Amino acid sequence: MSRSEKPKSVTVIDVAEKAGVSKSTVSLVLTGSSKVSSKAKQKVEKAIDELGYVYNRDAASLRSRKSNLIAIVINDLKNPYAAQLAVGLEQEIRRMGLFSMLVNSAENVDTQTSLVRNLKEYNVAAFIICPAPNTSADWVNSLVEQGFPVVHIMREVAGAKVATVLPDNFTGTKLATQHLITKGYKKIAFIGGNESISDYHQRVSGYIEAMTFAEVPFTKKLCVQSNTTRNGGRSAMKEVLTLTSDIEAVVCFSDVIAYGAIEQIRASGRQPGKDIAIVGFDDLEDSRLMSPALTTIHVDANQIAIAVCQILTNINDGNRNKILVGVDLIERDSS
Amino acid sequence: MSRSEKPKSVTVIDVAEKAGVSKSTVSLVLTGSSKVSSKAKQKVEKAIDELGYVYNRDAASLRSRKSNLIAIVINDLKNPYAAQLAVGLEQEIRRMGLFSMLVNSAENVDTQTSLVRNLKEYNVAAFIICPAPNTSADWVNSLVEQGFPVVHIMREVAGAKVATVLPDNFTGTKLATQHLITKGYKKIAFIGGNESISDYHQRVSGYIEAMTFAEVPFTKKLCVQSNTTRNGGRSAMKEVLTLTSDIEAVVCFSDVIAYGAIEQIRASGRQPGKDIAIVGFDDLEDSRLMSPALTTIHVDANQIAIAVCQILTNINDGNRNKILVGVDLIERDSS
DNA sequence: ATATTTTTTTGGAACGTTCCAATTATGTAT
DNA sequence: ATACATAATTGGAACGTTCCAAAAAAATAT
Repeated sequence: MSRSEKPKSVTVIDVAEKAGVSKSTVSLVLTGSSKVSSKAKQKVEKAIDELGYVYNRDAASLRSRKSNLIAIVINDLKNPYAAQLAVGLEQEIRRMGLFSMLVNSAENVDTQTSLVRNLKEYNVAAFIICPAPNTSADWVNSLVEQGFPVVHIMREVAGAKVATVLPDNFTGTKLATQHLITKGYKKIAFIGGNESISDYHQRVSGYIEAMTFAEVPFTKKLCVQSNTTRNGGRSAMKEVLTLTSDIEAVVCFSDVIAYGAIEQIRASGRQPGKDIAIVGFDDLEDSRLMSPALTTIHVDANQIAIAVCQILTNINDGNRNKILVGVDLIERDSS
Repeated sequence: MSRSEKPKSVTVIDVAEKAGVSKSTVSLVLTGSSKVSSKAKQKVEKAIDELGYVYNRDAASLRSRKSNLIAIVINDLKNPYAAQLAVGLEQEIRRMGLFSMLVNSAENVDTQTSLVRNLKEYNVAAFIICPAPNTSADWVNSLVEQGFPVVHIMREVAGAKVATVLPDNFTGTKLATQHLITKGYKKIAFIGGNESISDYHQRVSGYIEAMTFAEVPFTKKLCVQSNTTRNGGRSAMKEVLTLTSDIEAVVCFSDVIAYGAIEQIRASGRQPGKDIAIVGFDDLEDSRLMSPALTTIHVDANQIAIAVCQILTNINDGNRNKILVGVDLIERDSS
């Protein structure tokens, strides 16, 4: 037997009886109505306390057709930045008096579909989704048409008619690349990430823009894709090192990629930060503390969370804005 | 306006009408009853499909007094091992046909209390909790008395009458320490973690046991506490290095601590794995790939998830077992 | 004191599902 | 064909809350 059942339960009627008022008054107190006398309110709250009454959201949600449950569908909880983002979102949502429900799609679009199908049954008020690769715009749009507000984060889905909050990826890698160019490096590679995620294109564009504008020669071979793990960073760096032995600096798709790259640079007998300069993207907590401390593009997860929640507050406007959260270059020892 | 509302909705009655059966039959199909003819079942499924019907779990849960929602209260999603564990739990729960709701207490007992208070209102079938420091046994026990099944993971709460699944911490650090002793090291420190978490005591005991049994002299000064972050590992290592300059090896409370320790060893001009041997605890994915690859105690997060779900299947037995999940020493380059 | 407005309280219906007991359809044995 | 058992279906009540319209109480104006 997989489903568990609960026995008796104290209801608003019990509370009403104990407090000497009607159930309607109890309901008014529970929903925080202003038009209930403070005397009645006190009596009700006392009764609630004494009876150990637990609000039944199933009943409330059924009757009122409202919900304060926000679904957060994250792409990969094992990714530190995604985890940080999830934590920020959860906090911010709770601060708004709402409650969040976090699930992990593990970058799998089928899992994502299944999760969302289930979540719809729970009458969630909105979906915050960091879309898995190959998420279809039609799927998202039909979700919206069904009346579910959707906000995308971190990644865009082309053609999806939803509000989207993401870091200013283009500016980020442009800053990173310009920084390296200013430092005098010429042979600069861009490593990690891959075309199946929208932010890859934006980040690689920032790199190309900076290289082109500064008239630093570069070839497409200097952009090496990989999956977004530490190990991906390692293998991408390895490829760069065999391809171009005189590489001077690397712009990394993310901090995690940078961690892997650093490992590989060390493994090749070179000194990260001295022989080869490195810039990351995200600014994970570890990046500040490692050695060499990682130069990186700071993306404030809380800023993203706040932007998402602002959209959430007036979601019924059919808001389809794209919000680019500002990024900063943090110079440290690795460059 | 923080709460969003949904407009119309297709109900079992609409489905019944379209399929030419009664709502009761539709309900039978929805709950997967065996006593409904395949003919009727087909008709209903067709109607559901055509109408885009969405099951309303609020109504179902209200009426049936059942739930298949499992709450996972994790201590710190930013901790990679906790995240891995959460992912494993979520997967395993879904495999059981249940659905999980993940929340993060951020190691804060008040947040934990508030989260659980809210979750109770959602009629969750059970709580899986990795208790925040200072979680009181009374609080947990009253939760159980209210009829909510609770399983603790990773950490024990003394006096709490709940089933608990945790790694065999004692054996883990004992194995780690013995390994180092076998390798010929004598001056071995234990770093990271602190007394506010139950597993600290178990892990430090394993270390002491091995040291004592092998008659390797040690003092309490060799156990340096810290918070459980990478930076905590760094500062603990720093303290060890200033305290005892001739340290030969360290057993770390966790892999994350080990990462910090390695940073600090490098910063002090020594070579991790050569000048000072290191053993971690958890076996994060990164540990295998870093350099030097980290020798560590492997704790299979999926094993923990499976054990938790086994308890969950017959939770009504009032199971209060403590399950110690087996651990393995993984020898790599750092020792 | 009475009439009027405003504030507070209230009982019954409704939300969409499952449960139950009863009914109808189907299958089997005589 | 009839009697009986079994399988499948069904309508109404119930879960615990909020909504609504109307009543009661309190405050204000005449």
